[in-house]
Amino acid sequence: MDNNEQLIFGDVMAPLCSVFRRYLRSQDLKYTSERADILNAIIAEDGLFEADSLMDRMRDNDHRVSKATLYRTVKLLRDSGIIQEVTVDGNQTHYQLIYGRKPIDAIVCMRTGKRIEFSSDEIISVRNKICKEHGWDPAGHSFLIYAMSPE
Amino acid sequence: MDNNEQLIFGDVMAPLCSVFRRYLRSQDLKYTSERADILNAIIAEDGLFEADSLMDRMRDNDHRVSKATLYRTVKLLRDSGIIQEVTVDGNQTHYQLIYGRKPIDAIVCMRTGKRIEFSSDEIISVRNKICKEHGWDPAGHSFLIYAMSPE
DNA sequence: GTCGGTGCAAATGCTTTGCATTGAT
DNA sequence: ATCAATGCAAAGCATTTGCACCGAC
Repeated sequence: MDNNEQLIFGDVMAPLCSVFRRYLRSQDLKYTSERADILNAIIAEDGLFEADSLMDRMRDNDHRVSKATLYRTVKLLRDSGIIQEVTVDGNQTHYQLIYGRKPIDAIVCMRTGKRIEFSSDEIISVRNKICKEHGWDPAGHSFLIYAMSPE
Repeated sequence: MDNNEQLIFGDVMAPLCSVFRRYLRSQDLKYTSERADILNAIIAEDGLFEADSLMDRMRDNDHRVSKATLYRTVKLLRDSGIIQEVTVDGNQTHYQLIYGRKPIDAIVCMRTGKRIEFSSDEIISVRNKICKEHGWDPAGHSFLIYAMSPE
């Protein structure tokens, strides 16, 4: 484990792990080593990830899990509000860590697929205002701008 | 064809059709009756649609096309900037007409899947501002808020 | 007449599921 | 001890592709 990973684990792992365990307990589900490994791997990815690249990374780090378990766990993490599914393209589902993080928004070129990522406080405040108007509790969002890049 | 459909066709069909034909010509592609039928059907859906429900509707109206043609045409319409793919859930891809329309944004409940749709001028102006900062030309967007409904 | 378009059926690839075994509480 | 979790392989399902025939330009 390198320094960077140490830092990440020290800062982020413990609280996220608690959130996840609390959620699992509330649903009468169990906290297993596979579920812990998957959450660790997601934190180590630090941003957007896809199911298959996450599984590759886990295999490389000798924390092999089955596709079945990975997909099942990703759903639990989604239901517990720790990660969210985001649209990136029409292919596989992409996920991102949202709990306690700024959402990653992006402009995507409709022709070339080029992406520029950003995070906007203005969008977050509009989001919170709209949720408040409806009495819902915001957990995260996905904001994707479709545009044409200048080339 | 009922009154409502008449109105839609008079208002929207002609300009969209021109945009599509111009795009096809620019790519040395052909304007066929299948492609025209698909564009008509999308306009008649008036909002969000999925590939299979669109195909069902077309079958019911005696404008049957193959899945292959439908998917191929949807891609052309996407590339021409007439429709866009939007995230609704992890299942099939959803599309919406964007050319000359306000985008449909939504709050989605992470637990129940319940949706509240809205359209926000504030989001559109933030979108345009961010694109301008990067020198890109905005065509549409997808804004989805993940939240918990009060129940 | 020339290419691109179409429908069909088969293929693809991400995701889910059934089932026997393993493991957390 | 119990009941959920896991891995595997098989199934599902939206989307894509190969190919022979058809049709717009």
